[in-house]
Amino acid sequence: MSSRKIDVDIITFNIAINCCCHSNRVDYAFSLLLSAFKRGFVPDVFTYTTLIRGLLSQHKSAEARLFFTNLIKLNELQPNVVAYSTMINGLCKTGHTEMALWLLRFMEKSECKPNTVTYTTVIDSLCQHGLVDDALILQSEMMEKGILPNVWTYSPLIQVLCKLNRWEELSLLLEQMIEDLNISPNVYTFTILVDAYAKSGKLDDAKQIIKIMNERGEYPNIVTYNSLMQAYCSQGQMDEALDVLSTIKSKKMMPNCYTYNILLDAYCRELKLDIAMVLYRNMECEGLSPTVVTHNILLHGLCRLGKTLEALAFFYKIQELGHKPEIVTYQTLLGGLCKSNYVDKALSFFQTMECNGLIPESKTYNIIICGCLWNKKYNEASKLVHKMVDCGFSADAITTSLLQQILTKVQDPTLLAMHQKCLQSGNYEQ
DNA sequence: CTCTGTTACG
Repeated sequence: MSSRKIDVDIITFNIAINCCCHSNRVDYAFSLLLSAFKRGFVPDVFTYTTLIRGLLSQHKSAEARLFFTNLIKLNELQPNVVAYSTMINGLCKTGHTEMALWLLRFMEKSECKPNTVTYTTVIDSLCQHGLVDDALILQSEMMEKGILPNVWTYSPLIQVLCKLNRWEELSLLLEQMIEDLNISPNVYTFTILVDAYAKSGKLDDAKQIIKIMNERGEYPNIVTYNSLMQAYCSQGQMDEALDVLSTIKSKKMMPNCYTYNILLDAYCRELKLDIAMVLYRNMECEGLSPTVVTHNILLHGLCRLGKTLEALAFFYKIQELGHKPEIVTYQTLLGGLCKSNYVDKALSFFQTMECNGLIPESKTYNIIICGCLWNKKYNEASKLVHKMVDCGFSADAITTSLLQQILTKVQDPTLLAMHQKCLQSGNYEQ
């Protein structure tokens, strides 16, 4: 555009910067910011908000925070509600809900009041972190301030109430949304309900929601159908699950990796690995590449059948095909190896995690320690606990009953101290 | 021109 002497302005730059950020090239975005400066344009609140979002989507949250605060200090940025909401969302997504809440409270006292989006963002984060009651309080607070919740605000609240089986409160909330505020549930809201019912074994309720969706023209999408499929699968109704797959195809929708992973996992749980493998090969024909989750499901399937060594061979085969294992992959195989009494293999396999750039989690240690104890390898178990401590894990990172078992055979002051600390913190049945 | 939500594995 510049070489053709077409006039550009800061908005042109903002659009291009936004483009770079959405293509995960914040570096290019910042180059464009420099060119804008060089050409005498003054970046505005849109420019900076976009760049902050770009940094956040690239997991550069510390940089985003610094950028945001410095711009304000230097008087380059007078944030509006969108700029604040963007920053608040970034804080939430990086686990800094406290800071997000602080910024929300700061806004409430300032000239720039939070809006529905701002509150929804924080409510969602509180729900995700299990702070449902705080989220519900925040939702009533916003209403008292005259900020009306919308269909987005209700989604996380509905989801978390379902997850906690707080069905009474769910129906009250749905009533408030639909009857009092006249907000119609949309595909997202309905899908959350289908999924919740699927996971709670309420197949009939899940089916009922699909019926309502079709009646109201909020047609189920691939995510909704995947959840419905999950509902059938968890009831062992595999023929009906396959009917859902046919429905998806008849509606000219494309099954995705989730669709196949749900089916594969269900067949693996029924120990029908042959069917799972047929579906696995079928994925490629549909233009779908299996993900690490697909492979984890199959590996777990092999382990369930006691075909642990085949699982190990499959692990190496998929690695040769260029698929990187994840922590779950290791945990699946470690669990399998331990259960098949290949604890020595498990121990050496455990050592290879770091070569793959994976840092064991507390759960990883608990699996292998459990395996050691199962095979009466108390000294190995004790060594692993020490390794955990060296890696900075605290006493509550290990299951108390495992510690107790080790202590019956190994005298170790460090372990004893940990055990007592666990008992005090009251997480015995963790 | 900038902000919020749904599904799979240990």
